[in-house]
Amino acid sequence: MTTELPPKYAPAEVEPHIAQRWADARAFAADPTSGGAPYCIVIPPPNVTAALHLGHALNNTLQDILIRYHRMLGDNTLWMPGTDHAGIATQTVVDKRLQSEGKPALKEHKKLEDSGQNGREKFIALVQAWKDEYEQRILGQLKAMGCSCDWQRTRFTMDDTCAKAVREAFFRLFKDGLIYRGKRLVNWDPATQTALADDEVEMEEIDGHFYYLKYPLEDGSGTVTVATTRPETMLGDTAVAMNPKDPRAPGLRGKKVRLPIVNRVVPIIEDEYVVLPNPAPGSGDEKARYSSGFLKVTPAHDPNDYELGRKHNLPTINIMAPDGTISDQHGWPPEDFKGGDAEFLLGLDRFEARKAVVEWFRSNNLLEEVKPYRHTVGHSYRSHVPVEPYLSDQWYVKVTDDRLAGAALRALETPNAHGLPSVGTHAQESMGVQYSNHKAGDGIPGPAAGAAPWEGTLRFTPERYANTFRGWHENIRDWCISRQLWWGHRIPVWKSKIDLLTEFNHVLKRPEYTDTRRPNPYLINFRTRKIRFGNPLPELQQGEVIILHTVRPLPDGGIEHYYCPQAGDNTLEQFLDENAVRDPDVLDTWFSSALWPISTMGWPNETTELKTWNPSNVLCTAREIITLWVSRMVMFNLYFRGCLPFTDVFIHAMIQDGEGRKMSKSLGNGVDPIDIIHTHGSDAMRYTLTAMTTHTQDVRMPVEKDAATGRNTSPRFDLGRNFANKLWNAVRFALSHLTPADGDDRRGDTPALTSALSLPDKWVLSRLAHTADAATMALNQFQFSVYAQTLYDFVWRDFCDWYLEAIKPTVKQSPAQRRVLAACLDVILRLLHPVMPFITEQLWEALGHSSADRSIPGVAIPPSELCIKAAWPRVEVSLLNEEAEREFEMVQGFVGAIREVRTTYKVPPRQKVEMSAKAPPHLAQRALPHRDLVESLTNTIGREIGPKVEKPADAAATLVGDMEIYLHGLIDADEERARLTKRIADVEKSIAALNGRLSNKAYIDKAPAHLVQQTRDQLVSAEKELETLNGQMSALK
RNA sequence: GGGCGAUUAGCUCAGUUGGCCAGAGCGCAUCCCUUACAAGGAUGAUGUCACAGGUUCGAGCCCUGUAUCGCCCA
Repeated sequence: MTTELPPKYAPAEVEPHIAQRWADARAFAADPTSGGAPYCIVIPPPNVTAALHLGHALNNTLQDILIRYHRMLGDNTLWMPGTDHAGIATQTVVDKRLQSEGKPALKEHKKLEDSGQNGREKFIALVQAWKDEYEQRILGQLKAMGCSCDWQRTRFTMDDTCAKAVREAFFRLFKDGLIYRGKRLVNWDPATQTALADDEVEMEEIDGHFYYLKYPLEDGSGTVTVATTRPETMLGDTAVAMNPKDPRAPGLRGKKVRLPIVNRVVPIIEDEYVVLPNPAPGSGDEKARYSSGFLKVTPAHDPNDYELGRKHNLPTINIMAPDGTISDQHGWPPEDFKGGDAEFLLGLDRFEARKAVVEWFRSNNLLEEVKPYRHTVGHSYRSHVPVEPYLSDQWYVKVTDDRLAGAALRALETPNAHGLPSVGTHAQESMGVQYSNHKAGDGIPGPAAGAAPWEGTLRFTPERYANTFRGWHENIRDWCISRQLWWGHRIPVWKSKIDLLTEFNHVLKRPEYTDTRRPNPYLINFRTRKIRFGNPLPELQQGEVIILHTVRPLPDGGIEHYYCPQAGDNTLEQFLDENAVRDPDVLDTWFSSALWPISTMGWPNETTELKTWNPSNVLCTAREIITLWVSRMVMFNLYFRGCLPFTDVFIHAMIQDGEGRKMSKSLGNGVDPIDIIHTHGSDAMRYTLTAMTTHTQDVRMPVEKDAATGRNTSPRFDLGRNFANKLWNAVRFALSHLTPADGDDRRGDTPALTSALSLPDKWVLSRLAHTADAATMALNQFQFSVYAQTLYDFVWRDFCDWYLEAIKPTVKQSPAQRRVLAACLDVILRLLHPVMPFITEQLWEALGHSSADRSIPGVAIPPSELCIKAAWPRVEVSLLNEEAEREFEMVQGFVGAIREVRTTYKVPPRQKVEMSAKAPPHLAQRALPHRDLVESLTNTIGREIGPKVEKPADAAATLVGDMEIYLHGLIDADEERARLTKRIADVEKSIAALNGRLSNKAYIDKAPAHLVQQTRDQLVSAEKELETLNGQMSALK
């Protein structure tokens, strides 16, 4: 049968066909009840904010490699897909889009909402539409990449299943006293008008100023000068602080200052916190250099001042509106600045107000100085405007509790507990035959006695990222989880100024709540529980539903009641909606992300999926996500299910452009994986990304515009494309030779190994055994580039360059060789499948037509209809053949030397050259059997070989070990002399170096004996070579 | 300020407990459209392993310091 493969691999034609085959075979579907060791990866759900870029391509390629590998190992494998709603990011993007299109945006919808016209619902619908569009696009990208997720299970962090988990998690944390409401200074984003978590704030250096403002003492006895970078906040000052050790302190003790502009009289307080001034330029402490010794204290607008304020019982005066403008409507009563002239500042943006305040001080001669000052300021990671410390009521998760952060720390393996590499360390285990022992996850030591089983079992690769994780939890602060957004999970708490508790049962019995279309379980079993944080609840009875109730005293002396119902009956929520006010805020996106490994599998129901795949095996992500996500998944999974979400975390590199910059839209240097798939093919992209994945932290990807399409691409992907094409052609060639010669029945080919096999066969099988083992080990240790490189070297260098070339003259006549060839191809396709799924599947199909069962002794490769379902190959240790490798390397040495001479003498490739060789008898005897091989690989005709062969006068000579090879009819004395001179210089240099080493007594005494011996051997052979070369040289004269 | 990483060929990067006269791919040079592959083959050139000290018989690798770049955390 003739091959139908075209001479160039055309991914665009192959990929859709293969994708369809996989879909038809339901090859990605996971069934928790099927056998095998569970293996699971949950996808880091991409944000629906935007399409995927190369970073995602890398992230998902690595996951797919692991998943496909484990599927081939026979594990019960699930890759759980889905997307993330990305609250603030998506809301912001949609808002901006609407604004740029001139359509009613967030602001307009807020007005609608305020006027009772469902602005919130309408806006959410617009975001939903965006989500639907991008979700499709993202899933399409993943599918084009060949990601073998179980698509039927695709989840979204805001779908019903995930929402149920969020409600239950919130309820339980609330019940257990791990969620509380607090008035705190939060990181406020005035642009998006929401609170941000600590790790959503990015520190950026900016050029600012230190302003020195003079505050008059109330008694008229002078002024004190405060230094500040944010003068506009002085409107909210409630004290001036100085260090008690300051020499000026005694004279000022007990005095007050009259605050300019607002005319407020505030005390001078003393606190060690205030930095004493030290204006010396050499002063190491930058703060001391800029300090005036007096600190304005603004508790409502600075975290440190807030703490000072609490300590000294100072009032807190908020002078800003949520949009960052100066306002008297948010806790700054107008009567406070009666008598001053602060009105002109009202409504000004904080930066306008800054200028205005400074100008006011200047014109009133109260501005002492302005110094330029470069400092870091927190910026919103979404809107990129400076974050404002802002006093507001927020919900917090008490992650500082030992049950959360403490547990996360205990989950981390301690490096001292076991310093051993995790897998495959034993030499005797390291050959492929024991491949199934090499799974990632093995080798994790058990917990210490008395500890929970998960303690010390969380592992990071590369290990250094465990420090990031540890450091984060050691310094963690409570997690602000409320966001003043619309797009997200609405916080399931209703509040009321009056106590509804006694009314619940009564009210619920009213007909409008009982007369529903279905029986209302609450009528019978409804109960409310007034809880105190942290008090355990009694066991629930069947059908019983609980509303948690907690109270909080208000500043005005009243009490606020909070009700948190267990999810989620409409009747109950309807009741609350009508009798209380639901918190308008939504939860931080990461709250739902934190539940992802369990919410996607149906938690809080104890599903078969959860029992099978939680904990999952590997989380694959980038380092910036460790605090935002990894930490929270670990805490929540431990808290809610008493086990880890995953046992391994693999942190891969970030992809930068050629200049080391992050890929971003604003720089226009981003690359869409789909563009790469168009220009190079999916497998080429995957292969290249994999080959780049070492344990380093960044990789650079020079970006170029594709001339034809104008899209961004990168020449780096040529690597993968070329490799795919090479593989394609290797199989194409092999297929044409696997067809038996006339009358040769392939079915009878059952080679008795070793005896029937030629040297190239034994050699290639030995190399194959090495390769299968090395590739397997690499995958087990997340050494992705090693995996890619190992296969590249074997396929291209060993298999194509040498084996295929070597067997060309013989394969048609040798059934045994054809079996070896077919087995090699089979194993290669299996080994490459995880990284290059499309092309291997296509070639698998082609190969399947010409030879079905390709097993040979030592190579266990049971037939499979599809490559994706084929078993991971087992190549036995017994195929390792050191002798064959030695012999073949000798042949390679001969071939290389002969080719070099041919090139040097510019012999046309097609010209056959006669050759003879002088060699000691044992070597001649060793070389003789491989004569045909050398001839065919060098286009030569061998004549005599033996100890007494003389160099013909017209022959060029070359030396390989103890063999002198003569290529007849090439002589050119000048060329030869030049060549010999150069070679002699090289050898003399190396003799000098070796002699130097050996004449060093310390080396002889201290270096390992075998190395010393090796050096001696090298010296002997170098000297022998020099002798020969000199002989050749003098023969020329 | 604290922590982590990087610095090796023109470019992008390997180099796993020190044994290396330092490797790969791309690029470069010469030759070859030889019936698998020109997205290919053969051959070749190319490095003060950032810098300065130190440990060692031996350092790209270990130690100390310096410089530059990047990231994370304050």
